[in-house]
Amino acid sequence: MPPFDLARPARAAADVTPCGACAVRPLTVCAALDEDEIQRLAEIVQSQRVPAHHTLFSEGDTAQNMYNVTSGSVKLYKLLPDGRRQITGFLFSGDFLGLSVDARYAYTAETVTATTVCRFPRRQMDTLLDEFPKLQRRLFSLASNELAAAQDQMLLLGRKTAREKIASFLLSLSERAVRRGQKSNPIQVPMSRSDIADYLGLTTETVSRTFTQLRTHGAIRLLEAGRVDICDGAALMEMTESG
Amino acid sequence: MPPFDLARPARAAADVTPCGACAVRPLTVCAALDEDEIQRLAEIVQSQRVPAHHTLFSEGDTAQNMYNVTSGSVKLYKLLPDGRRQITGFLFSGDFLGLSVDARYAYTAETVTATTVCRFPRRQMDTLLDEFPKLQRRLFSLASNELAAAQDQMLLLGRKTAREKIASFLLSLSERAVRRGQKSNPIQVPMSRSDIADYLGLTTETVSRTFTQLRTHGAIRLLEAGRVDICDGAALMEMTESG
DNA sequence: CGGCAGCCATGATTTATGTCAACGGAACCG
DNA sequence: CGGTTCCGTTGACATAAATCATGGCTGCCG
Repeated sequence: MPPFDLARPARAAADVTPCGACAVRPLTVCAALDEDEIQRLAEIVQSQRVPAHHTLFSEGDTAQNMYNVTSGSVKLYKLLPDGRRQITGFLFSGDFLGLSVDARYAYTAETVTATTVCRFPRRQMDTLLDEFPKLQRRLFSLASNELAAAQDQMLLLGRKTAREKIASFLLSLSERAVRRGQKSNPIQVPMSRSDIADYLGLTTETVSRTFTQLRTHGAIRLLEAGRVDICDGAALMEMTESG
Repeated sequence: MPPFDLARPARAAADVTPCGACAVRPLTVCAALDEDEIQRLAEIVQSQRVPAHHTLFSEGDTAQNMYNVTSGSVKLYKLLPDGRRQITGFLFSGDFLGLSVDARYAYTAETVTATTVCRFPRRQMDTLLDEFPKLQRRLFSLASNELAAAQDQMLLLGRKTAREKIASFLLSLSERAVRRGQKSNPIQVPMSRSDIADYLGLTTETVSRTFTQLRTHGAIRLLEAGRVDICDGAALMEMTESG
């Protein structure tokens, strides 16, 4: 996981997709803003391309930027001293990251696939927050949503079985794809078994076995390029035990 | 867990502890406000006493109020259809609850011990939020903190052993006691073994066994009335594996 | 006061999941 | 191209924690 040189933003990319023409704007924190405000935001934002498996920032770094994912996928994780890892979330286009409490990031952010992000310098972002209460509201609402998602994940980690975890995971990927305007049926699963394991509190072996089990039971089909076809969504729903 | 009649606030209690003289104000969301603003807040707030083991609100209820705990302790939890429970947090004096995403509470809130709370009607709170950006900021900062805590808890649930979980739990209770201005040494553990289990993703038996194990190893002593003496904090620290 | 219910502790046993190991295929690379 | 590494899968086995069961203690209530 080599660090990516963040000091050299892909200026060209920024020009190709200025905020005014941003395809994922309705999904993002920027949806709250009108044209003038978007303009102001555009002045402080820089778009960057980041290859797969590169670190955006690490746990403990001083939090200098906030980011919006505009394409690709990112994972957030925390480590224990002995290397055990917990992935706390996967992010896709439209998702926001970089909220932090005490000026330090509480987790590491690493790309899963090649990704483009919009980068907002924190200082300037803070100024804009004071100027645009709408933006602040929006960010607050994002944080509340993340909090609710985190609580769902605690329920999953603390109380669900391996099968329920995998089923919940697949359905949630599907739902999120729909929210991004993609189709729900065959879903992209860009992350490795090991990433999935560290997200669900399992081992890669258990993840692998559970996938085969679901496949054998006819609930899913494993396609090429990490795509998964949900044949029997109802069966998966039942397995989640959460309605 | 009988519901407590929330329609009849303890007016007397409210008079006894108006916001101006609130002992826990520096700990709370209200710390952000000056005298005028506190005054406005005082106009919409009502203090209530709630006995132990009563429900403040349930998962799925329409979110009509926000609360600040001024004394006692509260647990928040989510349930699976078959009754499995995950406690997502314990709250003590100074802690805030009732943030919600889509006008519905995402979890149930139930008192652990006899508790007093300040209740803020959501509608009026929203108005104040627009009026006082400081308040909004403060709430945002609270949500960010909770989010960080939730991520720590995910790490605990997904990747720590029973012993590490219990050690982390005890140390975190101790830290929070200190933040409230209490002493760190013998800590109050007001919740049952079963509550602790459902918070840490364990069973009551495992919690009980792990406590005895820590006692046997001389790391803690179990005192009367649910108090726990941390004899060897350093040993506990080591066990948490998180520095 | 006596019985009942809930909580905590502890022992015996089971089991879901982890660990260790091996293998095939894909990707990468010099 | 041949070697190396990484990834996913699968099998055999180990184990942490769950489950099942029991008993003591406390507090509550009739």
